Amino acid sequence: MAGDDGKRSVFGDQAGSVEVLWGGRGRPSRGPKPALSLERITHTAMALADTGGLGAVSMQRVAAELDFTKMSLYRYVPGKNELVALMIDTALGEPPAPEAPAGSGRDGSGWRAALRAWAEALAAVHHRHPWLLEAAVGPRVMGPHELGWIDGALAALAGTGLTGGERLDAVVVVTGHVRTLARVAASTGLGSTRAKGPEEAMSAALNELLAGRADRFPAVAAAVADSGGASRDQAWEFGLERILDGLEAYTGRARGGTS
Amino acid sequence: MAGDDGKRSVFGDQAGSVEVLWGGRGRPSRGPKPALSLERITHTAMALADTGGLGAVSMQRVAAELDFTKMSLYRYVPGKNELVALMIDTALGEPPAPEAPAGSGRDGSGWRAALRAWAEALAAVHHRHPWLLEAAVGPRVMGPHELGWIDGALAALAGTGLTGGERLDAVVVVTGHVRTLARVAASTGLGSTRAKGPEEAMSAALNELLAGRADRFPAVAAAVADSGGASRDQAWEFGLERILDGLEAYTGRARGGTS
DNA sequence: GAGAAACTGTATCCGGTGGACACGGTTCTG
DNA sequence: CAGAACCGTGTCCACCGGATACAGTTTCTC
Repeated sequence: MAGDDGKRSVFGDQAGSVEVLWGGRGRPSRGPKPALSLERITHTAMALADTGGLGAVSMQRVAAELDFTKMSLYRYVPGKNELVALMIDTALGEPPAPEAPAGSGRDGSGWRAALRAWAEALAAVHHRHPWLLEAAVGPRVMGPHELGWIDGALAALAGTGLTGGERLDAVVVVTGHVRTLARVAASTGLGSTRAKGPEEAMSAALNELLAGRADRFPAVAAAVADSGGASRDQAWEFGLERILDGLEAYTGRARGGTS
Repeated sequence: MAGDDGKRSVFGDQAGSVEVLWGGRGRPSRGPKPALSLERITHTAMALADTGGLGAVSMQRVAAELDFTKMSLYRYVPGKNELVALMIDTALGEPPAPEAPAGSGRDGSGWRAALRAWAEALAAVHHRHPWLLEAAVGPRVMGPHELGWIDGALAALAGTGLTGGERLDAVVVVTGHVRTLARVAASTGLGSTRAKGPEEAMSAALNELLAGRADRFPAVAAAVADSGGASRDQAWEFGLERILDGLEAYTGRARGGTS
């Protein structure tokens, strides 16, 4: 079914995305065989985005890369939004298999390692496809792969005593941290500092901004001075550890404080 | 070359943004008086973005709103990137005054309330200007107001035993959470569910996606079922509390473990 | 088999975007 | 008063996403 025939869906404008992401696309058997495929188009677009950012992805360029006309793509994809949605879900790929919880008996102590591994895998995906950040702004629908990732994170939290809503909220926080650090890493692509590490470049930018203005931003100046110059790539670890600490404290509190 | 005369800066392409954000714009005294101003242009663009999103901001529309030609704007702003940078910094506005730390003696227990108030103020700004999310993707430079906000958050953390780098990292985490929740709130603008609360709409979308597919995503299905339907607007509070808990645990650990 | 129906890829056209450039009018400085 | 500096504008361009109409190909039905 084409989706919105009669049954009004929650997804108003995004019906095309739902169709293309979740719909089983059965090829009709009347006309000539299609010379392209959703997969080819999506992968070509992803390759363009990987090298030149999401701005390098236009219907014209994707079509040119495939030696086709721009309009021919619209036989496969309803519009650019839908193509981007496909790119996102394809880039995410299959979620990592939940690691065998070695020491996760009944106490559920394995969730922390599992969630950390999950977050690192997601961060790796974002590192491989930096355009995921720009692509995933604004209203959009989740694809099967994305929902699979969410499922993986929630499964890791199954052993904890958290309620369903709390598990969802926890996943939101961790996902947010992954995206935040991806954003920090992407924000350091400034001019000449392109090749350095993310946090080093950021501190360089801060230093240049603070030059002669340290009195206006004393706390920033103090923090930068105290950080000893290059604070390596610590933000990812620090933030993730703090979040996991907070979750662990909460689970322990909920478990032990029920009396 | 305009701008980088000799002294190469860390900000390669973004020299125009640095100039327009930080440069004291002294008006030359040779030609006729300018009929427009940076402020007028920026505020007009912000009004457009507030009502129609960042996509509604184009040079033509801004100029039309001011009854001017598109190209006249380029006398004030080097390009659209710079205009957006101005919009961001103007939208942020003056950072909130650090609240008087009532009970913050030497132990530095007031930082938690201060940081929480700071985060809520930042979230309020994002709520007022949802386009801040889309606007702040990709490489960009911080404006004075933005740096002021960072300074405020770092000042709140001054009492803790955290090192400078750790303070910076903590601010990154909290800022990321603010942005994450703003993103969740913005992602719920889907079709017919526009008027409902953010988390409610998201669970509606999840339910529609899970229809008949609960076996493929068991953990998601379980969490949604357990969340009792409408889990209100809990993600913000839950995540923020977990992050603050994690920070508090860390400071306590660092303070108590120094002996 | 013949024709109709469905499908594919393409050519053309449109409104909109950010921006380069040259130009005439205005204003201040020497 | 002359020239330089500056302002606003008109014109032009490449590119963007997308609608529409059309010719060629395949397959189903009579």
